[in-house]
Amino acid sequence: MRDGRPTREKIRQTALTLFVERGVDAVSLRDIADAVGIRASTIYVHWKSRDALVGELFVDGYASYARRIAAAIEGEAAFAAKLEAVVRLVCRLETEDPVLFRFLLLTQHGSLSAVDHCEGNPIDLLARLMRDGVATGIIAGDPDLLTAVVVGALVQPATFSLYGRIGRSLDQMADEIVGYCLKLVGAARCPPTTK
Amino acid sequence: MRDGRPTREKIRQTALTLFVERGVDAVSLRDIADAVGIRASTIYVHWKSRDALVGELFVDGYASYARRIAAAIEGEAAFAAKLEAVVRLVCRLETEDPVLFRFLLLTQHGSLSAVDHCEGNPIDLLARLMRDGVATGIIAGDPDLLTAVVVGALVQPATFSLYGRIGRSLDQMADEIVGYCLKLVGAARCPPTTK
DNA sequence: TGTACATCAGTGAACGCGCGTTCACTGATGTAC
DNA sequence: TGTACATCAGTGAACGCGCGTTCACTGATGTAC
Repeated sequence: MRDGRPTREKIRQTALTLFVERGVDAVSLRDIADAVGIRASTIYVHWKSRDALVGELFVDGYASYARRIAAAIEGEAAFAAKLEAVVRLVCRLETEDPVLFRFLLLTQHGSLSAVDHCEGNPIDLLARLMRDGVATGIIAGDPDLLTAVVVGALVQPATFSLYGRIGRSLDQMADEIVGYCLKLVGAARCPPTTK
Repeated sequence: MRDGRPTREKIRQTALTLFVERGVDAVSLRDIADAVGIRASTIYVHWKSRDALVGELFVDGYASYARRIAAAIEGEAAFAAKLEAVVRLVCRLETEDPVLFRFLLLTQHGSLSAVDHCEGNPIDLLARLMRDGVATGIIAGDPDLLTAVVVGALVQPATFSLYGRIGRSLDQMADEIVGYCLKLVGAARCPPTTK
């Protein structure tokens, strides 16, 4: 039999690209198939449905991000170092695979399938870090709100960069964003690279 | 002739509600018509197309927010007071009309019609405030990045609240969010309501 | 090494469905005389 | 006050289209003998 894995991978990559370019809802299976150079029915050889394809792309990407974020948190001892490691990792992720990063950024809302609150969700990891920080007295405030403002200080620059409102990539702003996030939680370390 | 304005207004309000509940792409004209208690073709008496309806809802809401934000900025003299006024206003807007607020929150990406970069865009107003602040030396940093992190500190808590990740409304978190935004720009005033 | 067979990735035509949109119409209401 | 007319909000049936999906098929490839 022929090896379907290269085709499968090409479908995944092409779908991701088109989803990011035009939005998930605006891309049909025929659009994907045309771009890959196959027939739409071939997609059903590899996935049960359109939703299954979209879901797999989202879950795979989200889970791999969660794994790496968990590793970043575990790799540091101090609270501020953990937070900084997460922020720097996320900034790196955008440069590493912009298509996947943007897909996850744009798909975050709307796909509320069984997936949404799975364990190993990047946001949950950050929320737990904040809860621990508050519980041990290193930072103060509502941990959920702290999580929100830190995520916002990370995601909104990414969105601005995506839509051209900011000319730099996330990675190029990493130092400043780390500074803002540490300012927000009120942990030690002054805002860097301002002069 | 009959007065079509009540029907027109009911279509607007119902469409907004359904868009927020299920997402703009997942709501058909028949869904809206059924919920209003009219036929789908009646919608064409009031709008040229589905896109025209969605566009009008977005532009009207966005423009009215921009007008009120502009007024909030003009109503204060000092930079920190201007920023605080904007943040408090946005927190109030969510409570005032949650459906409209959420529609604008969720629709912000994706509708890249001619509307996107119209004058009197709320984000542009905030960006101008930041640019002025940096230009006059009251705050320091990249004004576009500052805009992004402040918007993030406002929008992400709203999103978390919308999806139930935070139990409070934006308005109930206003004091804290004001504190975080002022922290971010490094302007005077200590974080409030922490004890 | 050569042949027969099983597997299954990929095809191509077709399906039913719900979508946005059109259009000739109906009939309630405001206006003119 | 009563009648004739014009307006236009709302109807209902129909349209073509592109969508996700199905399924009997083809034919390249790996395996067994």
